[in-house]
Amino acid sequence: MKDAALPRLDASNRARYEIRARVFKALAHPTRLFIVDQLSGGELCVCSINEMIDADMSTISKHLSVLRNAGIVASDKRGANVFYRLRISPDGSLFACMEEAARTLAESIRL
Amino acid sequence: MKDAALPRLDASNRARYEIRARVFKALAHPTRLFIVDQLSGGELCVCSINEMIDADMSTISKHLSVLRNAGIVASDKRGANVFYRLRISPDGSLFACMEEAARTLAESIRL
DNA sequence: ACAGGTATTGGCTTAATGGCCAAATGAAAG
DNA sequence: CTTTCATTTGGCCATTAAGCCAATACCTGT
Repeated sequence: MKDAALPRLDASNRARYEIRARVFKALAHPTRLFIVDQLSGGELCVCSINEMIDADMSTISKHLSVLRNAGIVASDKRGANVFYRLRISPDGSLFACMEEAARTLAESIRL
Repeated sequence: MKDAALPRLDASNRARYEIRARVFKALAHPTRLFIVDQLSGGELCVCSINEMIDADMSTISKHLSVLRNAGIVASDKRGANVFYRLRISPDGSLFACMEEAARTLAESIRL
């Protein structure tokens, strides 16, 4: 055998990485991380989220739609209001780990 | 007490979320996720990484610099080559969890 | 000092993102 | 059924990101 057949980023695995990247991308914004953080305490109505953040409601709505498209939150309309909740268990290891990861990395930057 | 003093995304905690967001942003690209994945097997020279990915070396160099600025990888030059490695333990819970998180979320999208 | 290969940086173009405003949708109350 | 309140969508502009090419920097051996 001549060479060790290096792993390659080609068509066969590119799709896999693109899907993962989409999740990270959805979380790659301070406002969206804040929203996710608040939702970890339980579902919230858009109007409540709106009160927490100093931005146009349309902006917030778009952030929520990014999170929804990434599969991170789900929404359901009850009466005139729309409520959002995490689709992943905030107490489970999943999200805690991502937060932990982000926090640890953030600390390590300050060298 | 009139209102429950909703948590707010203001100057006092915005910086915290911005730093976290930077980490997620650095991972929010398929090529960079691939690189991180390869580095989890041990350090690699830029030239090796370059062989794995069909893109200009300057492009890869910029991806590496994004990862470095986010504190995810570190580089050191030995001889004519530059070697990159993860600054976080790939076997530890940290990165495994982030990968696990991304994978689980990715699966949950396919409903 | 020069020639070789290796890696980073600057410049440029194109595409994607974030934000606000204004218009549209949808439920519910009058 | 019209008004109103809550949310989403479309349009537009400014900012940032990705990619390639060319140019520069950095080693190493001659």
